[in-house]
Amino acid sequence: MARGKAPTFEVQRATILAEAARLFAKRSFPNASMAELAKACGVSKPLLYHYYRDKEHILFDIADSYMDQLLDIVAGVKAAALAPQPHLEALLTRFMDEYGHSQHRHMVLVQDVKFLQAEQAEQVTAKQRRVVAAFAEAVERVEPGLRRRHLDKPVAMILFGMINWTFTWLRADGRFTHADMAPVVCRIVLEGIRGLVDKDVMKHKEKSPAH
Amino acid sequence: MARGKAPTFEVQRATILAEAARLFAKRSFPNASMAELAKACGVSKPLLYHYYRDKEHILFDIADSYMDQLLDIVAGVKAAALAPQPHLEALLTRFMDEYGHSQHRHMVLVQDVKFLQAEQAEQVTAKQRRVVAAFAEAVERVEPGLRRRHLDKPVAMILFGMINWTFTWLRADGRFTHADMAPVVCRIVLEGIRGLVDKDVMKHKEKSPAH
DNA sequence: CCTACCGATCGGTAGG
DNA sequence: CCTACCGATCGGTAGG
Repeated sequence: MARGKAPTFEVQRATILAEAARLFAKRSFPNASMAELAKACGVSKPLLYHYYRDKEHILFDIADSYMDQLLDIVAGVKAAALAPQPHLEALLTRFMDEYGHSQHRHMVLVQDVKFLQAEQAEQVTAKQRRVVAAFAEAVERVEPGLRRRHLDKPVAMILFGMINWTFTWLRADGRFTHADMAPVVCRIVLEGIRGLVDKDVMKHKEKSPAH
Repeated sequence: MARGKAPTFEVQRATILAEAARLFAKRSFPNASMAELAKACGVSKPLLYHYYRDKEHILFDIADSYMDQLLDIVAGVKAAALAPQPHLEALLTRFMDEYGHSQHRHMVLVQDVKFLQAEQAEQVTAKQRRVVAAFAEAVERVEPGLRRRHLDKPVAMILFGMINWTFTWLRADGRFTHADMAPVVCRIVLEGIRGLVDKDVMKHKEKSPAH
């Protein structure tokens, strides 16, 4: 009979995960060694393998658990049943807030998921698609007609560009924080997509056959 | 006495550079091996070291020469002496066009420059700062007052987010190309920043001491 | 310009 | 017999 996991097992695992996220974010997944991670955690290298099958398993856990957090935000905002514009603002604001508190995890998600094997990468990507779909739906509600022109997902991706790119330039010791940028991004997005569907932007694509 | 370079030297070098950009973009710099690159180029591994001092030198050449191309675009648009709005549109459109033709180089710039040593990374970063400054100046001309609120560079970075993030989602075989997205991004940016400085966005930061 | 090979370090696991 | 954990070293491969 298995005696089960020690009560500190999950705590230790969470410590390793946080330390790995910090290290992978700074050095990138392939450049960060298990020896380095062990040292940062203050444990021996073999002990890491007690908590995680292998190096890639750690990367997967960071990305997958973080996507679950983002999906929780999506679900939480949806439950609030807001009007279109406040709904999109709530999504943007809560995401930027989460980004500010999960900088390392988010950097790993953006830069290191490509190092996962196909099957594990697909599991993370599937969750990312659900988040994108939620944002595409939110912009479609604010500006109906984007979807008919197949612009709902592109606009959602342009929006993700604005907020995800912050990890390349927002410094922890800089003038502005993620929370400071949220209202700026909200305004650019809301004003930027207003009437987008009525303009002749992309109109030349209108006649391409639907499929 | 040095015998000088063979006439094909620069041609061979350019071939290696293009192949390396493709490989680094796909596998990332640390994961791509010199043996892999040699095979892709159809030459022996030691021959690569005839054209480049070491692996990092290839990465530096990709990033540095690509930044020179982007700076050429900035200079070319500046020389046209356009009004504020057409000037910003021209920058965005010509950048998106360049991105569409230099996808591998751009992906390497975004994801692999961090693997350069401090001195070489700084040389590339210095050129990136000049490009950012040009965009910050362009948005300030369209919406005067952004700089006084220290929002010109953040807005420029939000703008770069929109266009640089395209490399994570625009597929070569997809419905839309970089050229298709240029007018969409132009409109979101121009409408999005219109009147940004007059709103109460970030107004709480107004009273912080200038330095 | 190749084959052959190095010092070092990688991720992962043995015995105890 | 289990778990939790160490010092030492495995096979294989990286850049050069």
